Amino acid sequence: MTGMLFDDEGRRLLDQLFDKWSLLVLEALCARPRRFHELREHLPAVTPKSLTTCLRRLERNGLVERLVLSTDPLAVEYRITRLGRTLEEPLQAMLRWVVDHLDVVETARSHYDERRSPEERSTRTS
Amino acid sequence: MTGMLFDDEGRRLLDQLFDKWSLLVLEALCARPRRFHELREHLPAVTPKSLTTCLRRLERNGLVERLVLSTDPLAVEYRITRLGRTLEEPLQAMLRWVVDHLDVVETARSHYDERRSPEERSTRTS
DNA sequence: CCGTATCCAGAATGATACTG
DNA sequence: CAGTATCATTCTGGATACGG
Repeated sequence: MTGMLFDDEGRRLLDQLFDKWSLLVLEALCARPRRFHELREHLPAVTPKSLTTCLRRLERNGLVERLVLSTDPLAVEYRITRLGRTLEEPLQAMLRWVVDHLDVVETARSHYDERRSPEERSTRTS
Repeated sequence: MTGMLFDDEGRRLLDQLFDKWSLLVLEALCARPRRFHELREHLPAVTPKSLTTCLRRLERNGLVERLVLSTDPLAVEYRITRLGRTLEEPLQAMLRWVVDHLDVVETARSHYDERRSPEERSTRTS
């Protein structure tokens, strides 16, 4: 079924959707339209540069649209498109899975690390 | 809802799940257990190093298990765990979305690129 | 067959400062 | 407010060769 994901187009879209911020940005915009600085506050660790890159990419892929409101001072609003909205459910399901299984995964990691180094109490987290 | 995804644990799990190969490896293992070289054939562009890294990570996170079959020559089998299986549905939904919307996204990209450079026929694909 | 070791190029990201 | 520019750094991932 996923043969298409191995050619260049498929790989690129997959990589771009699942880059460091896209999923979280999309989720934030699914809830409601947001301004640039609102997104920055919502995603504490993102730098303006990374956020711009991410938003441009989502815009280019047709998942997000950028609206310049000609107010003073300048305001810009990002909102999910209809195409982006079709991704909402799968996206939410994946994020929910991650949140719901964080502790189980953490337990699995501990077991794995202990088995690999039974004597030393390593503090590796990578 | 996704507040947990902004701390270190959540971010790391998110990044590791959505690294370059994890999703495709997981999908392959959902279908059936596979040997190392089977995975390499299934994912044409992956190098042994990248595949190893990916598999170790999935194993550490408890999503995949590694079984050494003491045959001769040595055989190793990777299979999805019960925890990994709980991710199957959300995962399939996301991959299906990508496959189903590749063409729409491609169209969106063309429009975006044309609007940004109306005169020159740029061939950018990144 | 199943990886690991080493080296390295390029991408992704961050820090910081600055502009319309 | 909403970014861009620049520089430094980190990190991923590929190429290649070798080891258990």
